[in-house]
Amino acid sequence: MNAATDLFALRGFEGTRVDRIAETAGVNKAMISYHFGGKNALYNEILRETFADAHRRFAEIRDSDAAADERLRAFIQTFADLSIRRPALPAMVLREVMSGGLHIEKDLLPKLLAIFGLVQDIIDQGIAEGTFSAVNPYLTHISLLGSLVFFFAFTPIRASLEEGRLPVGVAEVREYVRHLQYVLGRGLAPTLPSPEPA
Amino acid sequence: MNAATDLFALRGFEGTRVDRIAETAGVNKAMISYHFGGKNALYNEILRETFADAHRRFAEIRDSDAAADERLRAFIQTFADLSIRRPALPAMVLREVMSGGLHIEKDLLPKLLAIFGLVQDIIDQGIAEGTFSAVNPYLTHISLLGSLVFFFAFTPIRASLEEGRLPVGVAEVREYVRHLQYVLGRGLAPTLPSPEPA
DNA sequence: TATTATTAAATAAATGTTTAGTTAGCTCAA
DNA sequence: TTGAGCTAACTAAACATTTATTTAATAATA
Repeated sequence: MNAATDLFALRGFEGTRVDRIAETAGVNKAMISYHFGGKNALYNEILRETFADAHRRFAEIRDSDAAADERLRAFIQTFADLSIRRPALPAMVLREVMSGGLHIEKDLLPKLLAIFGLVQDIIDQGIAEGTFSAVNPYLTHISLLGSLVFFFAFTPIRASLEEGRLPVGVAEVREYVRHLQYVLGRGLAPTLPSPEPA
Repeated sequence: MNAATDLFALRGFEGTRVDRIAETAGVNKAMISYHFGGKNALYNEILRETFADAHRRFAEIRDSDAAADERLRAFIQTFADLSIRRPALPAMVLREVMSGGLHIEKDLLPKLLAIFGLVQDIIDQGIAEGTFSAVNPYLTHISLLGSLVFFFAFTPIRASLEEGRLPVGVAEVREYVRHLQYVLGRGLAPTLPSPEPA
């Protein structure tokens, strides 16, 4: 599963050959059909395991009673934590989103969308509380997710292009989390005169 | 080329069958080898044409002598304009970036990176001018590009999942451009006390 | 007529899965 | 303790598809 995750993230579902997964993992390729039930089942098994982990962590944020800005900061931090633990995840999710959930089994799609909906809920809450200016929740959510996903999908590539592959670079992630929290915190802060130009 | 662009964007290079491209375009599949020289050549021909267009538009921003915040706004607007003209482009570029330029011909990669470097240059300029607070240029560039690319890669999918596929929705793009310019403009604005928490 | 465009069929290479056979480890009766 | 019987894990080869490209023949065009 580790080998497959890296390859799926880097080259996509169709771009990843079962032979290569087996070779990378150091097993016979028939074992993939034997143990998982095939390439597709392996792919979904990876997503399933990952989503379960993510769902648990994000549920804590959803259920907390913190203020919106605090929850937004927690969301960014949690997303980063999850991505450090599974560096290939953002790329896999991103590819899946881009293809409209082409390879994903039906029961997994709602879980993905639930995670995606969390940001919008937080923004809604923030606007209601007066913590955030009256930005568009959907657009804000797209911006933040895009930034996060792109960072984690791109950084491993950059690292591998430059030198020996270090996973993601914990220090760099920490800096990025702080950066996002900083820029977004200021960008969303409410203003007295007029929220967002009509 | 139009048919191929849409399919490549949605399903990736390996996930797109030549038969399907031909079928979508309403031509015999042998024509793709005959006219372009094969699937790979077609893929790169699309990128080449697109990059030429993008390169021209971004060069104008690079060569202008406007202030950094104005150039940043222009970058966002130009990226959006290009994406409206070729809605499938962001997804294609994103996939290419994620795979580390797997299918892209060598001479095209520098052009892509040049476009990507523009944002960093603008941030550098803004910090030097005092227009922006002392954020990390690379991280800012990743954030902005991620937001933009994700929006344009995701919105067509969302539209097609919801109802009859409208290309991207010009009004929604306009709103998103304004949103990004607003949030980023405030997020990057300089502060007197301390720029970014050390 | 000569060049270009198009097509259907053929081709060769690849790819995911299945199959038949082997190995290793375990259980339990003798 | 031993060894036959059983099961799960594993392997190499075979298999049936799929896929991009080429070919040979035909049509269109200039």
